[in-house]
Amino acid sequence: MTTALSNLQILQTRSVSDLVREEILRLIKSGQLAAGDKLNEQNFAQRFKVSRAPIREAFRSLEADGLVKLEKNRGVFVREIGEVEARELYALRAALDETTGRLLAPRIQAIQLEELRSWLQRLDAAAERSDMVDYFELNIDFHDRIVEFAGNATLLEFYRRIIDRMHLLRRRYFSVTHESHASQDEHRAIVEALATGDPARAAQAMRSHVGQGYERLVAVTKDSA
Amino acid sequence: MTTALSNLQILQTRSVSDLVREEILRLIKSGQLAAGDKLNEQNFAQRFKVSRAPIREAFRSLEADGLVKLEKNRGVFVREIGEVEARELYALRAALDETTGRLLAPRIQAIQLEELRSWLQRLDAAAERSDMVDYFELNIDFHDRIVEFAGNATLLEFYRRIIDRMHLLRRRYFSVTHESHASQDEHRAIVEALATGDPARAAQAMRSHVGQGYERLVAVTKDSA
DNA sequence: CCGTATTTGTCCGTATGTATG
DNA sequence: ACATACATACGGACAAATACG
Repeated sequence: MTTALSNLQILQTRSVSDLVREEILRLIKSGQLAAGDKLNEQNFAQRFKVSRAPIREAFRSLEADGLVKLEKNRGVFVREIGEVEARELYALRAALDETTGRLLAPRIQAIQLEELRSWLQRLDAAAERSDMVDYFELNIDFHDRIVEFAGNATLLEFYRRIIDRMHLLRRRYFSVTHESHASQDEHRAIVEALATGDPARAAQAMRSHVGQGYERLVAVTKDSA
Repeated sequence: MTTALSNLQILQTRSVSDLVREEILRLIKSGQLAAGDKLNEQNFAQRFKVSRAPIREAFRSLEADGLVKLEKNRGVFVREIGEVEARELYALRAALDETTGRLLAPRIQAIQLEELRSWLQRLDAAAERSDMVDYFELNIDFHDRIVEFAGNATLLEFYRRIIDRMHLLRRRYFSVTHESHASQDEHRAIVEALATGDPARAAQAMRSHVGQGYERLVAVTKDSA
């Protein structure tokens, strides 16, 4: 009953285009659609049992998000991110994370600090059992929550755009087990810095973590190249 | 001949949806479409002599850009930006401009500094003849060029998104003549800071200018309220 | 290089939901 | 509150461009 009603509500507020858009986004985030893949209109239309119009509208939306590329009369492709753009994305995320730290440190609530510490524990647990897929997702949620706490909805929106785009960088999870230790040290440093309430220190901890993350990325991609 | 060819090229690479999207974007930037205005599908279809499908696709693209809002079964409206979001946008732009200054200062070329100084002169000229519309446009170009010089295409893309959205804040130009002097002082400080090559100083000059701009905005909106 | 098959781009019609008298 | 008018959401068809044999 509640489910039926909430579904109805969803159907009332979310158009088919929106649902298609969200589903494709999910496919990209989960890696089922990888960079370079072609997205066939008829394919998706049949798959979702809808006409091509909403599919095309979803494509346009995803194009504006920078997740797919529309080539006129050729088709839609999941965007490929090269080394240059990867570096650019990290620089951008560093800027936003730095700002997040500066905004959040002076206003973070005790209950929010508690929650972040609980995320740290969950991340530790995932790292301990070497569940890198889980660690990956928890890591994203941890950072997303921090940006949420900063209390700037527009900042959060742009931050998420960047993260979404970074999914196209999908690095392989294997052989990064030991990295989670370094990553977790940085995570703890972030939470501690936030706890002090010092904007500069929190900003620095946030920026530094992004920088280290980039170093880890290039290390891995060099390995695989 | 060259024109005809390049037009043909444009028609080959740009779809009708793209052209519609760009035209609506222009209307928003020029203020002919203001925050809250409704965008009627048939209206635009007849106006551009096309069917409604490309119009709808353009709407979806603009929605992802955060310039219009789609309300299911109700229509498309130019987004309205309240005080809260205005503050958020400025905070975000400050973060990006700060990063721009930091990136650009160590790598700016002599010829680029020359160009920026020529922009300063043009801005002075517009201010002198109290042509605030011109000053407004030149100001946007000046800043856009700086971000371009920073050499991070993704940063530029996101910066432009923010600027586009800020057009919805369209403040009135009158009674801001005296402000252009303060604004120009800050512009000169930015160029000088960039010329020193000191990242921290350039970052500070850029951030400060955005902050001052925000102060000027709230001063005006308070006046008109 | 050409013809065919597939895919995209656009247009139009219809059903559904919304606003208004 | 009801009925009418209108706008939107979606489906389906046709034309044009591209890809492939």
